[in-house]
Amino acid sequence: MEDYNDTARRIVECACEAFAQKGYKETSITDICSMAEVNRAAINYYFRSKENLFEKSFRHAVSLIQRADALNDDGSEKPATEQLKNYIAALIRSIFDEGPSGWFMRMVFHEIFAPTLVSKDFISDILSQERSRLDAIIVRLTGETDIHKIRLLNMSIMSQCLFFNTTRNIRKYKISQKLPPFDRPEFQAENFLEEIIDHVYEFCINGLNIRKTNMESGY
Amino acid sequence: MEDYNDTARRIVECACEAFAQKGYKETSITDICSMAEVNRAAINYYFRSKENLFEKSFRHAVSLIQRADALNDDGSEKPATEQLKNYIAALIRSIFDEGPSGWFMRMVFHEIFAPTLVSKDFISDILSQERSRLDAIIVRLTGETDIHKIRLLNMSIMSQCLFFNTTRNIRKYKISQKLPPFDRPEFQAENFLEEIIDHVYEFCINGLNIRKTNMESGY
DNA sequence: TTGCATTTCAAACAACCGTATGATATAGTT
DNA sequence: AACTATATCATACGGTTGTTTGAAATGCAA
Repeated sequence: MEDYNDTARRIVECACEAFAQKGYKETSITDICSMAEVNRAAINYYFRSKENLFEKSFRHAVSLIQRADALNDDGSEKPATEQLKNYIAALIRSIFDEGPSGWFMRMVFHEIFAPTLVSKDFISDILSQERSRLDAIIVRLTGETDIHKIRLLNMSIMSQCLFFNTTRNIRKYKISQKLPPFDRPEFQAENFLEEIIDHVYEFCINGLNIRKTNMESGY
Repeated sequence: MEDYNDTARRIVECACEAFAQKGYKETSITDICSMAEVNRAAINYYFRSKENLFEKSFRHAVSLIQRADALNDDGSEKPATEQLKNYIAALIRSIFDEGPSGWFMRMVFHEIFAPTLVSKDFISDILSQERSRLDAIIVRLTGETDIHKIRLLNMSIMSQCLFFNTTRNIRKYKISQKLPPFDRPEFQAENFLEEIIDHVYEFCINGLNIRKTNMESGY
């Protein structure tokens, strides 16, 4: 990104915004160029093709992720419960992040739901790395050894966080005023993210704990 | 559907399959027609437009849902725990249903993720009705009265079920061999659906129960 | 200023989209 | 057999897609 000139940089940033919002196929060169206020041919000049621009945008989006800090172990081993809370908080916040640092997350979901298979390996690595991080926390919390069960627990936690991505358009386009949980004034409040995070955390702790009890009692 | 001739019926069925798989925009008239082995003009002859065909297909998909039986109260008030188990089981099974009775579920998700806004009210009604059903079970289970909390709990349960739709393409295109929970032989087994259902049910019961305890202790 | 490399731009390309047309084939009735 | 309504078909339309081209504009060094 550093070796791009102003035009190329503007293209990549507009492309990120568009790809994050609409995905690869639904985003047209014309869209991006009118956003960036450049000629359509500029994309072929600076990037060879739309596909290549997509890959470059993807990599740019990765470089903007700010969650790494919150998720990385900082050496000091915090309690596992705190680690889980931090993990959930960071993941949910990144999903609600509509700015540049949220581009990557949204692009990944488009790739998962309508794969271009352009960055298959790329995404695969990121996701499995993400999963391992949560796996480690689960193991610390439950002492579970069966990798099969660990992954089921992982899925239960992850799914609750990622759900807010699935329902983004329901909020955005107001598809239904009746759907949970964004049709009440409480969720317009400033601390609605904290409320959500607290709830998911509690629900997961409970879900994990009794499993642990079951395990101890020979389940 | 009954008043359609063979050609029109074939078109609708192929359209359902395609729309369920790729969504509205990504599905082309040409795709559908080559599938149904009819001329492209046939769609304009039997249905006025692609949009109209989409709506007709949507309604056809609704008529094929088989989950209604499993989800509907059959008069006899079963234990709330059993109701929850049945609800989770029916929802997850319908998501894994790749046949005609799963068309609707998959079309709905495409609409949610990339709304055409064609059937906005239609979907809205279906979804909110679906939510109410789970809400009722939650209330029976927890005695919770705060509708705000009920919807958070609803979300935690629903998200775990719907997650399997989000990850469909990861399984399908094998985007990652490393992602949970389908990279191990256990999940290729015949009873893997039962395993998943049992797990989600247990996780949810635990998540709900302790909330209940908290409430009783004045939380 | 002259000369050259870089950057921008309008215009056009072939391929695809959803749609429309009018001729042809088919089926059923008189 | 002749007529008519229905159904199917190849073909073409206007619009949009990603991409390409070649000329115009710009920046910069000599």
